[in-house]
This record gives sequence, C-alpha cells and structure tokens, in this order.
Amino acid sequence: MIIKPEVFEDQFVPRQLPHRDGKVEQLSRALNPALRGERPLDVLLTGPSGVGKTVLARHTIGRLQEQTAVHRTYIRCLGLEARGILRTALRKHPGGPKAVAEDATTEALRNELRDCVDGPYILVLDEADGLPDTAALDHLDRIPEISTVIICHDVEDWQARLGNSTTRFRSDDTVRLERYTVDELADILEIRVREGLSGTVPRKRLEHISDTVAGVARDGIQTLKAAVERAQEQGRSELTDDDVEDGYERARTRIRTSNLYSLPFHHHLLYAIIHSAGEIKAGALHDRYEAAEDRYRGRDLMPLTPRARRSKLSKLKRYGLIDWTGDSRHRVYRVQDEAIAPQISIESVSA
DNA sequence: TATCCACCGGAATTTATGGAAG
DNA sequence: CTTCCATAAATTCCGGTGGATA
Repeated sequence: MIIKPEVFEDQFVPRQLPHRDGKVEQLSRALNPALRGERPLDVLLTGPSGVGKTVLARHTIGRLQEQTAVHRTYIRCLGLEARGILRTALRKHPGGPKAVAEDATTEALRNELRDCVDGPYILVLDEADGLPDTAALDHLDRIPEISTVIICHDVEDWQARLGNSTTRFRSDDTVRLERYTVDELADILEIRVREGLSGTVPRKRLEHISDTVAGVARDGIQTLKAAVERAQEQGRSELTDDDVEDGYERARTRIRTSNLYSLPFHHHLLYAIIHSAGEIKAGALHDRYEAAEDRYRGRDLMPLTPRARRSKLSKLKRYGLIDWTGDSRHRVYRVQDEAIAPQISIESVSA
C-alpha cells in the first residue's frame, strides 16, 4: 500500500544516498569554499540518465545550505537559450527583482544579474546537453561570484561543444556517476519501501526489479511503484514476479508516452499510420503519409519529403516507439508497444 | 545470375529563424 | 530599422542495398 506517493516522484530527494558517499564527498569538497564565503569550484556532473545526477546535486547542495547561507538555483536547460538561463538565474535570486521585463536584452539581464549577486551563487544547469550553444556560459562567465554545477550525459560531447569558447566553466572537477549494481539499487529501493509503503517487500523481489531495469534508479523506482499499484488493484498485499514484470512495462510505457507527446506533429502522424497498420512496408507507409497530407491544414508545418520522413522515423526508433526489420525497400515498420496510443486519429487513411 | 529499382541514409546545400551588431 | 551571423531543419543529390524479376 502506498502511503506516501511523493517518495516515488522524480523530484523526491532522500535524506540518504546509499552507495554515493564518495560522490557526495567529492561534490561537497568542490562546493565547500562557500562555507568561507568564497566562490565554489565549477563541477561537471555526468552519467547516463536515471542514475541520480540531479538528486546528487540537490542532496549535496541541500546539506551545504544547512551549514551556511548560500544561494543556488536549479535550471532545466532543455529548450532554453542564453536569455532564458539569465532570466531564470535573475528571477530566482533572492536579491533579484520581483518581475523581469519580457523584452529585456541578454546584456541587460546579465548586468542586472551582476548587480544583484552579492556572494557565492551556485547555478545548477541540468540537462545542459539541451543548450543550443555556449552563449549562456559566456555571459555567466562575466559574473565572478557565480559558479556552476553542470549536469550532462557525456563528458566528451560536452567538452567538444565548449570547443574554442573561452569560458572558465571548463570545470575544476568532474563527478562521474555509473549505473548501480543489482545490490546497490536494491538498497535504494528498500529505503523507498520503508518510507513510502505501509508493508514490506522481500529483498529478492527488489533485486528482481533492480535486475530488470539494469541499474537505472529512476526506472527501478517507477517500476516498484507501478508493481505495487498493480497488486493493490488486484486486492493483494504482496508483490509477485508478474507484478514486477507488468510494473516495468507500465513504467516504460509511461516514459515512452511522454517521449511521443514531446515530439512535433510529423512524428505523431507517422506513428499514427504505423500504429493503425500494425505492420507496414516502407512503400505503403510513404503512400499513406502522402494520402494524409491534408492533416497539415491549419498547422504552420508543411508535409515532409521522403528523406525527412526517414529522419523522423529514426527518431521514433531512438525513442523506443517504433521498430523495423529488413532494409532498403523491403523494410517493415511496426510500433514497439501497442499500448501507446497515437495522439491523433487517422481513420481517413487507414483504409 | 545478372539486372532492376524502390528505398535507405550520409553529405552537401538551401531555407527559416532569431539574436547581435551597426 | 537593416545587415550580418549562427543554428537547426528540411531538401537535394547520390551511392549503396538486397529481394524481385527475367
């Protein structure tokens, strides 16, 4: 029985981070100058998705704030450009203005930010892979009190991106997180069980979950939650292996559904055609797409030529939404998970 | 078994968009 | 305001692929 749903939410920051002691310590060391009122070091925090990069940053900075008054702001970079970063950094700073003008230029924002920071200010740039360029960093570079914790997936990609940019945010320190082992992740799940559920779950079952999700903590926690929900629906208090397998499917479906919904119309149309066909050969897919081009009426997008469609199909595959077998003109497309319903209906082209 | 050809995907090129500079 | 520049997305071009066809 779930008694504290928040324990299973992505934003939940646990009081303890098992098996991350060394990483917490490393990050703390970099940030500790703040205890003396000095500027913390810049840190690059990397690792695959779902292994606790954001949680590590929140947890460690949270502890720092218990010891000293230091300002910090979390910014999810996805979809933001330099202006958006500066605006958020300014708006969330305690000494910042109540409202920031909509049309303020990047320079104006930067100057205003520089004038209001009065001590160490830590910016956590989450999902920094999503930044279009280094412009944001180049601006922040000119405000001496600001330091950064940059969270991204791949160090090499990130450094290549910095390229010839002269920013000082080349990171004094890099904290790398890896996937958890089965045992480690089971420990983490045990804590969630203790804090969020009314009953207990046998260790073996938690290890089964950990193994199923291959050490990705976020998936493990979501799978645990979905498995418990399933058992609850069926009036059982104990988890079975089937609950775990089904919970994993549900968790994956949720993630993929949100993946699909985040994509533009092109992808939705292609996905809807494949979903309604079940299996569809390349030629037929392109024919139906062309037959459905009237769907673009009233949108500010234009139908794509075949080459661009292929790019969208590749993306759908990367997102775990479709799959295919065969090659060249004999390729057959299909959806990976029937349970993920398309957002648009394509009755008119399903014939 | 040689050729055909519809589709694939890398690479170069064009187009659209938005910010910065003058 | 215009011009310039950078970037991303889409198109154009084209060699590669492999089951179908004769």
